[in-house]
Amino acid sequence: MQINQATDYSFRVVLYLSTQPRGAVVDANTIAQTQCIPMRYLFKIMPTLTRAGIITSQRGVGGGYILAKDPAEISLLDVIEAIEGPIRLNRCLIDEQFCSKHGPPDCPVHNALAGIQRRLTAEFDKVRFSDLLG
Amino acid sequence: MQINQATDYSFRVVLYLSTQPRGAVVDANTIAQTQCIPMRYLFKIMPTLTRAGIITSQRGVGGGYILAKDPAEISLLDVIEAIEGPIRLNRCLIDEQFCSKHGPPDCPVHNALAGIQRRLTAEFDKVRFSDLLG
DNA sequence: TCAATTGTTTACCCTTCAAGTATAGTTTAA
DNA sequence: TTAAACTATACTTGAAGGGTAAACAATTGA
Repeated sequence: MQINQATDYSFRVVLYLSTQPRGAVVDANTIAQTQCIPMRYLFKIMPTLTRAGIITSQRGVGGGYILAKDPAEISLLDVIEAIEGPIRLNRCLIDEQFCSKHGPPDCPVHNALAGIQRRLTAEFDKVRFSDLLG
Repeated sequence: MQINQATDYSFRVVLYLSTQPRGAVVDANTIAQTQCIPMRYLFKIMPTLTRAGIITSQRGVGGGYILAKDPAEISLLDVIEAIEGPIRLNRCLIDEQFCSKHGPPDCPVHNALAGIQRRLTAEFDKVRFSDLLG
């Protein structure tokens, strides 16, 4: 019931890039230093954020990372799902074979959790990185 | 970001006991059989539910478990917290030493997560086992 | 073209924790 | 006292989280 460390680091990365001028290229070392993230660990999560379309990367001399969209178009949910995959409160909400009653409409717990999960997901999607600046 | 197996089992146990007449004593074997929970595993989680005041136990011949309160007074949150402890979306919400900005009011991510966590907790508390019957 | 810079990929290690199992012990009714 | 039934503690196994390492690919500029 907790977001993991990689996601937390990613929040910081995206928030930091959001404070930069639009289109600015920031190298990994600068990000790692300012956000207190282990350099090697950063290298593990950045490609994931890149594949998710949240940032773009540029290799070679003078390369680094660039925020791919406007901060108003990136939500906490985008980052969470990029790193951890879809939010699932219970494994019966991933695969109904895990549900003791084999899914709705028979399992009341399943139904209640599904509703809460829907609202939680919406909450995470409501928060945009532009909201977190200043 | 997921409730664990023990909590899921506990939901089933409490829901099952909620279907019984008030004050009924149900032995561990019956619970394990009907709810498809490994007997040994059940013995691990039941004392936790007992200590939390959700059920009471009776030892000896003819003993078993009894729901300690009315199903309308037991929420999903009660069970989650009994098994997993308080809901914390991020470890910076447990101990501020983990927060990159050393806690509110300076860390915007911290504040956003705290709000979402508050609402999530309220959602889990809103669902009572009496709502899940029928 | 070559070398330095910078991101990419893949693989590995270690610790922690979830999930389940095992065993011995305590209480209680009959 | 005996058998039923819960309790306490500890062990095992496998997966996942967190972090590290090294070889590789792309780009720039001298």
